[in-house]
Order: sequence, then structure tokens, then C-alpha cells
Amino acid sequence: MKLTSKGRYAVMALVDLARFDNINPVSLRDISLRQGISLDYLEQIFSKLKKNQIVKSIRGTQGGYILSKKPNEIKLTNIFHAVDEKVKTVQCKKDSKKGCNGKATKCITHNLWDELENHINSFFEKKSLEDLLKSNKEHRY
Amino acid sequence: MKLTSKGRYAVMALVDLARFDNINPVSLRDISLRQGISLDYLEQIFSKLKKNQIVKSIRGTQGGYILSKKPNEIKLTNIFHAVDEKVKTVQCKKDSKKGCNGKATKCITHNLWDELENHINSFFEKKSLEDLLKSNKEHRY
DNA sequence: TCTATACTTGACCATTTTAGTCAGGTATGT
DNA sequence: ACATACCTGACTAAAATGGTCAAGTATAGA
Repeated sequence: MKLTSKGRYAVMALVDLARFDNINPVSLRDISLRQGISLDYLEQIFSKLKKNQIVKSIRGTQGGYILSKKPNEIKLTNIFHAVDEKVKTVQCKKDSKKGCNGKATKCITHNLWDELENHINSFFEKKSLEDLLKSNKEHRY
Repeated sequence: MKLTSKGRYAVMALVDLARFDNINPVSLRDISLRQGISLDYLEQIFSKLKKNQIVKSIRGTQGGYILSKKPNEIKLTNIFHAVDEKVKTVQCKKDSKKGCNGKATKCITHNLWDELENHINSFFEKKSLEDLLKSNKEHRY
């Protein structure tokens, strides 16, 4: 199981943004340069972040993005959800009443994967953008 | 982030195996039928499990596989490691002294992903095959 | 000894996902 | 008007996934 770069980039970009948006909006170009992420790719990501009300955009010269909420109100869950980075441990259809793998019942490890999903998601629900900012104040990058 | 079916199948198959290997070896054909997993695919998986000393094979008629160790000595970590289901949250090369994304330093979220990896791995290190057997004794599948 | 069963190995492949790029646009501050 | 920066959608190369297929080898039982 691996984290996709879309999810990673989204978090990296938002941490970067959060550190600089106190006064002025931050342009994707700046984030792109500082974080080494392709500008075109960032635009895709921010389009989703905007749709999910995590950031607001300001167009025109001196434009850019700002956070829609306070850093402590933005959890990793929200970010990942916005960019479709979801935790999936089972292939089974949720809608059908049927079990996994075409069987009539749930597969013998179904509960295990549910536990795992909860375990991972609880991590994402606890961590906010503010937490990440704090743990970054010590070392400069 | 999602679990691959190779990892899921490995665990499903081993739980199935553990429930039936008290007296005789269990054939992949039986596991295939009970769990609805392709026989050819199971063979690939068990080849890896064998290389990692998680199961032993017995050839010929009435042959099959048996566990190499007691169920409480086989952790999910061991199983996942055997079938190359690894938890990867960063793309960065571990060998180089360089940072992530071509930068000179670690990316600003590097510590976060390390934390996440540890969080997930600790789940896998706690769970043994025996735990899964127990939680399955209640309901029959 | 013959044969069915079951493990063993390695090559192959279609589909999906990933990680972007590219090519246009539109809005706005100066 | 023009440079900056957001906005949108189409496109794509490469890798990973989730298998299948073919051709074995070993062994128990008739």
C-alpha cells in the first residue's frame, strides 16, 4: 500500500501555503518553485482543493490562493478527501448486500481490513495543518 | 492508498490454511475453491510464502501446504513482507543523503510520512494469524 | 509401473492507475 | 493593454496490478 503523489503534493503545498498566506495570497508558481512540484500538476490539485472549500483563489496579478479556514480546522482527512486520496483495503462493493469475492458472505478477513481502515483514518483525522506547521518551526527547510 | 489483492489474498489464504492444517496438508485447489481466488494466482503467492519460510510444501497426491510456524508466531508483517506488500509513503531514495523531490533537504512533510508508516506498521506487527483465527471462531463463514 | 494429484517455475499480457504534460482559455491589478 | 496567475479539459507515457498460460517435477496410491 502506498500513498500517491497527488496526496503527498496536496499536503506539501498546503503546508507551504499556510506558512506564507498571512498577508498576501500565494501563487502556485511560488509553491511550485519552493516545493519542486510541476506547476501544471499543482493546478489540477488546487482545482480540487478549491471545489472542496479548503482554499480560495484570487485571480489576476498578485493573485494566488489563501486558506479558506484556519490551519487547525483543516485535517489531513479533508485534504485527502478533496484530492480523492482514499484509503481502500477491500475491493468489495459497499452497496450490494452480497459479500466479498462473489461469495454469499463476507470474506474471512473482512473485519480485519475494516479495522485497518479505521486505524489509518484515525491518524488522518487527528492531524491538522496546524500540527504540521508546529513541527516544522523547529527546523527550517 | 490501497491494499493490493496480493496482500489480501495472502492473508485470506493463510487464515483458511490455518483452520484446516491440523491433520493434513491443505491443497491450493481447496483454498482456491473456498476463497474464490484463482489457482494460478495462489501458486504465485505461495511460492513467495514458501521462500520466506511461512509455509512448507508437500508434493504429490494428498499433498499441499502446511504452516511452518505456530499461528501466533506469524504476524501480518511477515506475510506482507513475503509477498512484497510494503507500506510506502514517500518516493524518496533511502540510500542517498539527499532530500526529497530533488531538493537538498528533506521535504517539509517528510516526518509526517514517517509517522504514518510507523502507525500503519505497528498495526501489522501486533496482529498474528492466531488473532485472526480467534476473531473468526464466533461466526462461521 | 502407471496415473492422477498437486506443487513449481517462468513467461506473458490486458487493463487500470499514476503522474504528469500540453494547449488553450479567462480574470484582474497596474 | 499587458503581464500575471487562475482555470479547464484533453491527452499520454510508463508503471503497477491482477491475473492467465504453458510446461514442467515430485509423489502417493492403484
